[in-house]
Amino acid sequence: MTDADVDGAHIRTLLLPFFYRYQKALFDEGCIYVGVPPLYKVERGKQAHYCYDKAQLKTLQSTFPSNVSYNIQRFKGLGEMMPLQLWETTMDPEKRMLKQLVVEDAAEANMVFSSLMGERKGCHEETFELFNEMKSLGVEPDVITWNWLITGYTQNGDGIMALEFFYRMCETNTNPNTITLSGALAACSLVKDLKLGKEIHGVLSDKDVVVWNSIISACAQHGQGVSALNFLRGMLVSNIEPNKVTIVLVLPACARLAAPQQGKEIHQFNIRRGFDMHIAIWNGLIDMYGRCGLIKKAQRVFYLIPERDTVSWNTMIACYGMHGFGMDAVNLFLHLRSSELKPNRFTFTNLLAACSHSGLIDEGWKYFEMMKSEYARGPAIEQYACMVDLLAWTGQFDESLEFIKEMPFEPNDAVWGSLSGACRIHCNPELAEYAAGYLFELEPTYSGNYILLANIYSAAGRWGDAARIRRLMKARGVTKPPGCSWNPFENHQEPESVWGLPRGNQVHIQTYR
DNA sequence: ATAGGGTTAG
Repeated sequence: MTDADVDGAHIRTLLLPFFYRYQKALFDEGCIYVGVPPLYKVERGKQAHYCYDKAQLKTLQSTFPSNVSYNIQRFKGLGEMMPLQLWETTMDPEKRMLKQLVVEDAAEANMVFSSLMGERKGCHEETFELFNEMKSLGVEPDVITWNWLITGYTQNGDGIMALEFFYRMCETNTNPNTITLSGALAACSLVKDLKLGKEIHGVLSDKDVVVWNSIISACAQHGQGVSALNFLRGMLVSNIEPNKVTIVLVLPACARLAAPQQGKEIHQFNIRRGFDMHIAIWNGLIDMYGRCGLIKKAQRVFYLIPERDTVSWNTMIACYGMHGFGMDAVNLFLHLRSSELKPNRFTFTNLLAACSHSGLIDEGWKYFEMMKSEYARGPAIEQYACMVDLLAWTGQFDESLEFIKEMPFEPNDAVWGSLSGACRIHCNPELAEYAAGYLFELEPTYSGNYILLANIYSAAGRWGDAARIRRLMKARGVTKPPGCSWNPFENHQEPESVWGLPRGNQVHIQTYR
């Protein structure tokens, strides 16, 4: 087939199998070249050959004298992006099936976007290139084009650029749809701009479940549990039915708010709606009950799960640790080890934290060593931070410092945070000062570090130093968020019953079977 | 034919 065989209308039908099967698109002067990517790269000295299938590789190998050494590299998945020039010169003209596609309208461009983004994440340049190509050709992007750009950049971790596209889209008077909104909300969450997110969320009147879920997810991720629950309410008020994902998203919000009342309602809603219990919901329930201090309930949920995954075990271990049941955490860990599931880094972090909170020094060391010998990756900085915590909280400050010095990692905020936190309990302002020096550098805007040091000074009677820290904080423009009681009923930001039932009139939670 | 949301760590 030659280029001449292919005209605009024809190509559209050809393209689809092409993009899915051959995964290669390159742009040049308004044209898109599509072809088969090579599967093998054979390097012989300075020469490189590309083969498109196994047979071709065999043929090539048979031409080499037997005493010559060469390297074969098999491209994974998409293969490597080759520069256009190389691609043109190495492609066998019979095999390369070069197609020229002039981007005539947005639909055609969208297909290419789909090919670029669908096959792999991180097609930054090519995506942007195509977008510019469209502009220079005078092709108007449509909603789908914008949505590709917004979601693509968000998935690449560039929320600012994604929002930039969102604004540009609004300027061109293209109407955003629900998909645009959820994409833009994900971008807001990424750049931690909840205010903007709430604004955007308010713009469109007909929102579907996913849009609501997106804003709930953004709130839950950034510690705005109350907002998350209020959005859940808003969703119900607008007659949008929450789904499994909604439940998965709001449970951690309840957990962090220590709002068992709301959590129970959600649990109950889940039972009433007959959602099948997805493992993430089960795990969310353990976490919620555990963080609310209802450890017995958490335990009951844990044992009710038909098929527990590693997250279930990790969450339960964390619950025990949080409430000082260190030995229960250890026993559960041993139980996990006798099952088929493998502990992961979260398991060890939770276990070591549990040992630390319960003062189980020997166990802590034992499992830290176990991680070194049995766990493929060995302890990471998180586990080292747990050990610093264990040492410092049991008052072994010299050993802590020694341990930090010997660590194969650069100490991070968690390490210094553990140390300075322990200094408060053991009233050691000198060491706290030392740790704070690093903390102020690592997290200069986090108020907690300043407050902690000031409190340690105050406790030691060093009022002048305490005042100095508060002044420093002010000078750096660090502000402390308003205090918030652990008891949700004390501060008036508690949302009302999420399902709109008056309090005291709620249906009792169904007993587990 | 093409676009969106999901659980565990101090």
